[in-house]
Amino acid sequence: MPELPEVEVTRQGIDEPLRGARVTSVRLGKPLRWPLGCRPDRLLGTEVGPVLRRGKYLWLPLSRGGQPAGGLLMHLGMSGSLALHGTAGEPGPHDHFDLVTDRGTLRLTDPRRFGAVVYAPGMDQPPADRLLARLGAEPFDTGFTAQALHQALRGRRAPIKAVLLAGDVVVGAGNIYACEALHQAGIHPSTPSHRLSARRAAALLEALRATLARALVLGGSTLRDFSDVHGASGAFQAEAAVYGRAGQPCPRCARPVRRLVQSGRSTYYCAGCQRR
DNA sequence: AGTTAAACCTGGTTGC
DNA sequence: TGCAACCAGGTTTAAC
Repeated sequence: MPELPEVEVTRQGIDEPLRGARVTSVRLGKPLRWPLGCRPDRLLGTEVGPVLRRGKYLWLPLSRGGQPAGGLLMHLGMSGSLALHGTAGEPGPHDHFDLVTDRGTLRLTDPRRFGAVVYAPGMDQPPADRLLARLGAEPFDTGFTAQALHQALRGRRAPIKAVLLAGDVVVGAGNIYACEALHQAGIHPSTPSHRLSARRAAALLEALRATLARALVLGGSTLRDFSDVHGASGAFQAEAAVYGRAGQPCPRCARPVRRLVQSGRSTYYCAGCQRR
């Protein structure tokens, strides 16, 4: 489910309400991608600080008596979402983590359980550092320039779609936004990354930023089950030009959108306006 | 070294 | 209607 816009929408939804909240209990459901990595008791009495996002990860810093007390690295996987409940009801079959605080319960719902909640002493400490180490640049980092993107792509022979998805050059784009950004930039998804000109790399970065920013404004995409912390759906999917639209006309040139499979994932594109 | 399958798990949709 | 096959927003790990 969640790509950068959905994760950022989630971050914005929990940051303020949870700021300064005190953890009163923790409930674990079925196992997620990785174990929590500490006894749940260890979190009791800690206070939640400003929520950060790095790529598609969220970091909830914790403190105890004003002193840093580690934090929780959270990932929503493919089907996860976080909700904030004033009073949380009985957990459903897909509710696998509750952080109960004096300001409400943060609940992770994740049917496929590819998501994770992992304790670490710091973002730069194991196991968080290992998970964050391979992440590429933040797409909205002003220090990440078109030149930097072009330079990074020069060393990659894989198709540009695969490189975007890998997230080790630039983070944030998942299957939806990678397809949409490539369409907007007029770049064929199979284009070998190192063959992109500086000009086209610049167009790609601009398209990626525009696509992610637009999705952010619309509250993300809701394909089947994503919702923000208040339960509201995103609206971007209605504006998708190619994603999930195989056979339907391209909004720009009216040629039918095609679907192909790249490294096991569906890619949607328009052969008319996306060139190698 | 870089790139591509396989794996994780559940549920919805499609087709026979 | 029943059931098998396929598909789904991600990322790590193992295998070419």
